[in-house]
Amino acid sequence: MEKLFIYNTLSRTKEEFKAINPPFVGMYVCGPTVYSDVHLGNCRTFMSFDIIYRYLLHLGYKVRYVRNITDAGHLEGDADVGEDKISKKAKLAQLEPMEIVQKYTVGFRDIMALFNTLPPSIEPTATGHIIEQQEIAKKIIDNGLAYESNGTVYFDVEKFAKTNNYTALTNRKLEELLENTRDLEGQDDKKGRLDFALWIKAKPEHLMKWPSPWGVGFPGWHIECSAMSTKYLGEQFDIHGGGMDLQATHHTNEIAQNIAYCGKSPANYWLHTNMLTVNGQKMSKSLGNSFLPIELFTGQHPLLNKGFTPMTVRFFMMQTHYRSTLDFSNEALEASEKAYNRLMDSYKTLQSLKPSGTSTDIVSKLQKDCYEAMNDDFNTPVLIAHLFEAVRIINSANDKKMSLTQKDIDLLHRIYQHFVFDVMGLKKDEETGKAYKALEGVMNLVLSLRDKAKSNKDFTTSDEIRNNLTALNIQVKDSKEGTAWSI
RNA sequence: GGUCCUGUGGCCGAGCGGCUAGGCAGAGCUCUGCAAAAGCUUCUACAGCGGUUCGAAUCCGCUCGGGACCUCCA
Repeated sequence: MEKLFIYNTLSRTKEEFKAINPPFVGMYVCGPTVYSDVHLGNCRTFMSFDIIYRYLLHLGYKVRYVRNITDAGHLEGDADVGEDKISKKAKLAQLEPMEIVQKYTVGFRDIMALFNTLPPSIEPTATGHIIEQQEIAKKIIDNGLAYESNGTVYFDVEKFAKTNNYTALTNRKLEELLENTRDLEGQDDKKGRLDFALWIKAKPEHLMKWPSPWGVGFPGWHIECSAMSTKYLGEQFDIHGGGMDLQATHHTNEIAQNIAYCGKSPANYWLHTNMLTVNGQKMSKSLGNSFLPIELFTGQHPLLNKGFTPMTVRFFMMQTHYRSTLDFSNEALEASEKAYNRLMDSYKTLQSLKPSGTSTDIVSKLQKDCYEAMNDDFNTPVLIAHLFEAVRIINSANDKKMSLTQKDIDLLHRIYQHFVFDVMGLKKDEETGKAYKALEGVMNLVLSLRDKAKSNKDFTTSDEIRNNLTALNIQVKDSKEGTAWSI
């Protein structure tokens, strides 16, 4: 197996990937907080990790992929004093909090399925692991790194930092963090300005609360990931991922909790995906520039010229490396749509390719290039560049400008299967279902009538048919082998 | 304000010391009843100014843009 290199936020370099216990790989990714519809930025992160998951599977690893659903403990507004996001939404909608959770969890899964992302091996919820979270909090108190204050349990960051590197993920100086932290209202119970809550005392009106050794309350946000990753992947596992916006606070605190709990930093490789931007600004709910995936599919959004299929969007995202920001625009999406269609049309052409001539090593070189791209920190843009080399080869062979042996053709099939379908998770958008079968039959009928007109040199009729089809967004393509069409 | 990242051709985006990805758009040619598709060719860029080096888009410094985090977000 070729060496796989992964950019590790901990070292800020690309490192060779070595699993703790091969062929098994444990991967934890911070999932969504299910208090509203997922937006496209969320989807980008999960699609990036889907590629990583798929590629590890393709390489033969047995991956346990854990991605949590945050259904409690994630607060609104300033740290540790705001209202629980889900509770708030439940009150506004006059629903049970778990109705909110259910609605948006199902919606999230539906959207991710449309994007053809594989479901994780385990999708645990915070509310399903209250006991585990309490146990971790207790142990951290026992270890002297957390304290209870008026029903809330805080992590003692400054004490922890005396013997541990609290800022390993961000490379910041603790003193600077201390200087720059704002004074917040209602946090008088804290000893240190950087301390964060493991367990939070519930106000009487709070909807989601549980008994605990410190009174009725609910878990802090960061501790759920410590609890669930430890439970399902062990105290130390291979990969931990999430969006870059989680790096400084959520992941930093998560590492601190794990070390305070069991003396071990949880993951060897920390991966962070970059943000999706719109007109150069981060796509975020609070800025009001976020699209819902469904708006993107239908084109029903003021910033969108038209709709795009889920696979076009997926391909569009794969054209940018996961650690770069991806700026959203109609023009870029339209370009991706054409490119994606070309890639898929070429696959169709491949099905009818006839072998001839002698073999060259050009196809096996191409396969090697594809692996090299993916082994270099999952570089999908470079992979796609190589795949367009395959497109060129297939089309040249189809035009009889190049010859391919059966072996070459088989290898091209495998390259498509492995990289386009298995690893990138692309698939044909349509060509399934009754409606498409019917359309196919109608098209064959229409085109045979047009062929008849053409062979009678009745170009008025043949052009009329073609022009009308073009108006319906159906493109007619004549060639020596016959007439093809595409939408 | 502090910390960090970033600035590539008309547009999107890789590359990150020498071998000048890729896609979209544009131009020309081949094919074709015409067109489309496809193929080939073409357009050859690295914010600015200095420095290091035989050699810099790639390293260093400064200047000017853009962004992220520090405060809920993937």
